[in-house]
Amino acid sequence: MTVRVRFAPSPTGYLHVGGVRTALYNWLFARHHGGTAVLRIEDTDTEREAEGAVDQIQRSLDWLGLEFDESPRTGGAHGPYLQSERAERYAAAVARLVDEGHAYRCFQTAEELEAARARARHTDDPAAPTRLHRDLTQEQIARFESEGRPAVIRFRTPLEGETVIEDDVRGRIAFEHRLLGDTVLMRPGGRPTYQLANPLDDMAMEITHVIRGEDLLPSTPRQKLLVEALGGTFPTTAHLSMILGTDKKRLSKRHGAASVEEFRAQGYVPEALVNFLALCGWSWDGETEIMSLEELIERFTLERVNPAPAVFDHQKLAWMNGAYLRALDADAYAAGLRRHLAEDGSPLADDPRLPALVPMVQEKLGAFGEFDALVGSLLEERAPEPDAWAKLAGDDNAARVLDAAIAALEPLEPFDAEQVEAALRGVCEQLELKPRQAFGPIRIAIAGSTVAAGLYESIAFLGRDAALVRLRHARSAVTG
RNA sequence: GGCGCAUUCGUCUAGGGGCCUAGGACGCCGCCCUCUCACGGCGGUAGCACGGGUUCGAAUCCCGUAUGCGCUACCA
Repeated sequence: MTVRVRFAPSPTGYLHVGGVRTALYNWLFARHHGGTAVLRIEDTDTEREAEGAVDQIQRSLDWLGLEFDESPRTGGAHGPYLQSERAERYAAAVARLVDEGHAYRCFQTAEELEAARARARHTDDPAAPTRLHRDLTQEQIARFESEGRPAVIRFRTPLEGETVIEDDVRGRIAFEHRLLGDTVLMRPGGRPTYQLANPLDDMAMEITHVIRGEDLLPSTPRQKLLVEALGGTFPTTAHLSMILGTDKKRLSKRHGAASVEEFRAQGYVPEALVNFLALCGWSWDGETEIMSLEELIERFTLERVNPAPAVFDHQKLAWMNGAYLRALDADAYAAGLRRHLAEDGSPLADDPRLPALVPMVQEKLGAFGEFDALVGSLLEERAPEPDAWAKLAGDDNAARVLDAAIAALEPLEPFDAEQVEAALRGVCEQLELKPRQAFGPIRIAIAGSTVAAGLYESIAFLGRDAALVRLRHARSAVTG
């Protein structure tokens, strides 16, 4: 059997990390088995749909490097892949279900339903309100119709027995039919609900494995019943745990960055995000952490997916991103940095001196977004940090250190990092100061900050004239 | 309330009856390296939710409790 999986987000906004992990596991599973990955957009609830969300989801998946074989963009034999374009299929299925007695019209108003639910809530049959119109007489139907009451279509769930799900992540789970209730399949206007559209499309698209969030586990027996009523075979399921914030609540905007776009904007690389998310609920041997996409494909199995929820650890992601950045070769690093600065709208993006800075920053940055704060002041004139400047003014050695540094650097030839180092070490000896004492004022003068890239390299990068201008400017700010 | 899922260091996890004196990673702490910050190296801190069983033996199997989360929509 050829594996076919799908990632089926609803276009309600940016793709968040929970969705990415679901997409990733689906994709890895498909690639591991040489199967097909389908991207289907579940836009049956037009009211919740966000403008541009479909494009956004596609863009995010592209950036992550998760290419789906069939999607709204690529098309395919099982399309269309937008549920909003599949209306007639849902209508046909519903007509058949009603014909065969598997579904029926329910005329209850929202108020009636709500009142019934309130009454039934603490009884031993809390699902009873959903099946009140399950056996209407012709007379009752005629009366509701003459009143012009709108009807929804409900599925006729068996009253007895149970449905068993054999989940690849969680094992055997049984659900009592009596507690399921009669699911609404279609709204009055003919718009399908998720409970209809989702399993129907999985059937039509010949999906073999449904890998999705645990939040959908309770609706699984309903969908299985529906598929079987239609004569189909329900796919194997694998329900993934939720990704939580540090407060153990489902991850959301409140917890800080949670969407692909935010991580991208901060200068994270997709490989790191993918690697990290792969490890959020799955592991290879419990030891190996850094894995390429190829290795993940090779090693991923549902068997090793952890059923317990996972707290999203920003710090570990940040560490991993830094590890990925450090592993980049200089050209790739420069290219990635340039791309980040350009997307950020930074004027530094086009600076031809960027490659020269790479060796100075590569082991220091956890994300490209930190670049500007570290060395932006070397590329353009910046006001020094007030705290650093104050520290300079309060340093008793500042005046003589700066004087000596200026004297030592002025005649230096050639003006490279090696020579700068020799000169500055000479300054230390001459003044009988330790490097950590003497270099403080010089660093502030050069970088405008107490935290910066390497001092010798920074000075060499600036060149003699610019470096001297900065040192003299700092000298004028201190007395003595 | 009902139904369902889950429960190993602060966090992600390894572990599927004896190999566990519970391993790895992030974080944190200390030391080393060092021009700041990082990187790197070395060391340390810290965990099987609780209670019953089953067994010669349980982190591992069973039951219960507690806690957390999800669902209980004409959202998905």
